[in-house]
Amino acid sequence: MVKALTIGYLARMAGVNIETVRYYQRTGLIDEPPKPSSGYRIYPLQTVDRIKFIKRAQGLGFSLKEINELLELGDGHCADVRVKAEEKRAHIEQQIIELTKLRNTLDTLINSCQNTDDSVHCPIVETLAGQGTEL
Amino acid sequence: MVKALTIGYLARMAGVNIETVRYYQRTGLIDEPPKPSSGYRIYPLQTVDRIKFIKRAQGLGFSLKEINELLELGDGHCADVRVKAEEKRAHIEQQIIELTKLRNTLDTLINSCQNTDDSVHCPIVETLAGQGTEL
DNA sequence: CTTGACTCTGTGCCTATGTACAGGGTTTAT
DNA sequence: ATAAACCCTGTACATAGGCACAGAGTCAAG
Repeated sequence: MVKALTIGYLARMAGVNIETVRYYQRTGLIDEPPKPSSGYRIYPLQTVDRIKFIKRAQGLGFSLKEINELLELGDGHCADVRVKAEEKRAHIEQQIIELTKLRNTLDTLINSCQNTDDSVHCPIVETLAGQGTEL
Repeated sequence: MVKALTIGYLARMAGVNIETVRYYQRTGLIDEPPKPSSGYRIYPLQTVDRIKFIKRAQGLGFSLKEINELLELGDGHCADVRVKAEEKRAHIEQQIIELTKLRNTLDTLINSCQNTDDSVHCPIVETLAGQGTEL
């Protein structure tokens, strides 16, 4: 007999904790199948993919709220979907720009730290501690 | 008469909420001066700089926990501080790489969406809903 | 000396992301 | 048929990083 996809199998297939599945249900990220009058809930196989998608997007730095928006893109017409995707793209672009700035600042600090013999006065600490607004 | 640096002035000078100062005290990020038998606590001027340091480091993506470590290292060796900064840099670099991948994926989706007449079968929706691991 | 602004301690609340039970009911393997 | 393994609902706790507020004490300007 083929195993029914109960919450435990679902969680294992998706690589998450059961409680995570329940949490996603509570927050509306995934649907909770109706409960049979007696017995356990059975999940459609797509739910596995949906959870995997959520996890991948999370790994990319999206919050669950943002992921919910991404998932809701599926409800509208193609043009609307595209607009949302473009908004998301602009947001990501901005994140990249800010992180790049941050990385460059850190590079400067790290370099100044490497170019000193003085182990007592660390340039990183002094830059951060200083009055300047340069960061 | 010179104003004594009470918590309110401290907070204003450092540009943070009073409750933030109290929180930093609770978590040990800054020292809480002894309370006079009667009256208000008076803070040393250095505390202003310490809070500003914390805020700048936070802006660089350090957590308060990491900042605490940085502050404890501040008296120690430059090399240790540099290691922390390099770790943070590597992490940010990784984030940039992943976001860039995501941006490129979104670009592909947006393009495929523009090149279709079919408003019912949106390529973005189908990719997001799909079984693939390509995202 | 009164009044308003400030501080003190303590506690509760908030968002985001979950994890961890407790005390039941159900299913399945032996 | 019984025990292990699993599911159900509901609630509580955890972390980070604070904000809000109550009720009481204190300081300082007019």
